[in-house]
Amino acid sequence: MAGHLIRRLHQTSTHVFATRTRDAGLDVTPVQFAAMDAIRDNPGIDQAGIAAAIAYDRATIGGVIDRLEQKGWISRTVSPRDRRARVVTLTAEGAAMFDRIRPVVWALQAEILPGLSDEERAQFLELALKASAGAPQP
Amino acid sequence: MAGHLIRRLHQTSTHVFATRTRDAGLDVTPVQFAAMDAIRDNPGIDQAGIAAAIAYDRATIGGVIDRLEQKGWISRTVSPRDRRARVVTLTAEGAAMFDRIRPVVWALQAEILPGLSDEERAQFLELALKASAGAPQP
DNA sequence: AGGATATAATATGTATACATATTTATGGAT
DNA sequence: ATCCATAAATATGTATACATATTATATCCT
Repeated sequence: MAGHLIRRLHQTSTHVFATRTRDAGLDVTPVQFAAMDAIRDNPGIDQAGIAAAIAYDRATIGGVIDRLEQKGWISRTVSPRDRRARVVTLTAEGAAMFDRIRPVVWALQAEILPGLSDEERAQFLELALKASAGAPQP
Repeated sequence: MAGHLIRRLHQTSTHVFATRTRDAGLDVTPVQFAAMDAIRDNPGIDQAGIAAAIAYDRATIGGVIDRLEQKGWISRTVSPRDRRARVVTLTAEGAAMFDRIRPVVWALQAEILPGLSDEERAQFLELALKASAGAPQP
């Protein structure tokens, strides 16, 4: 069953992420990392932009940004272009934290697909990319 | 990034499941379906057994079983072998509902991996199975 | 200008998902 | 027989995840 297998992979993925980041003394979740990555790569991005960039709904991103703000890693300001929107930027502390987190996340990638050879992993990722590219936006 | 791709696939998977089951007039989640499947296939199973069968932690399964019980699809009885354990069985209504849900879930499998040919999908599932087989239990 | 429409956040409610602690009960060791 | 480590549920708290509704603002149309 495709759905069940994918859920298992997702479970392994989040578990590896949680374990490795915790072991490194970091307190961050996969979504928080993805959001910080999007914020870093897109100066002036707002919450809706982050949601679109990492394929989340805005309601969930609101909570994620709340928690990142509580940790002091990002700051929110009203957009000068659109007073409805909140421009999100990494604080200095957030940027430094991201630089600490990134290599850890990079290193754990191979562990996410255990039991696959390098070649199989590359093949899997290619197929996964193709499949997710064909997916409709929720 | 493997984790991100897998999350996207999982997102598509749950979205397709939710859409197709709702369109069929059914009110069930992927986990609820997986739990019912495990209950049906394993007479006398308890909550811990269900959790092990579908790779969930017991705390989450407790909530899932609560909701299935509220819908009248399963019933819980204290195990005669072990008074700590709750034996879970499908009610007649639950069994009938499972028979309604199963073909819908079966039919949506192909939609979970859009953009892949039949051959690619088979290849993907083979790699996913191999990867999840090598995964540690959380 | 004023109204209809659309959009960004936020609020609310439901359902996972899991770590940790607690309660109750089991089974082995003394 | 009693102590003890273990195990099954349950309780609690945090963090997604998303549908739907609400509020504030923007934009389009006339």
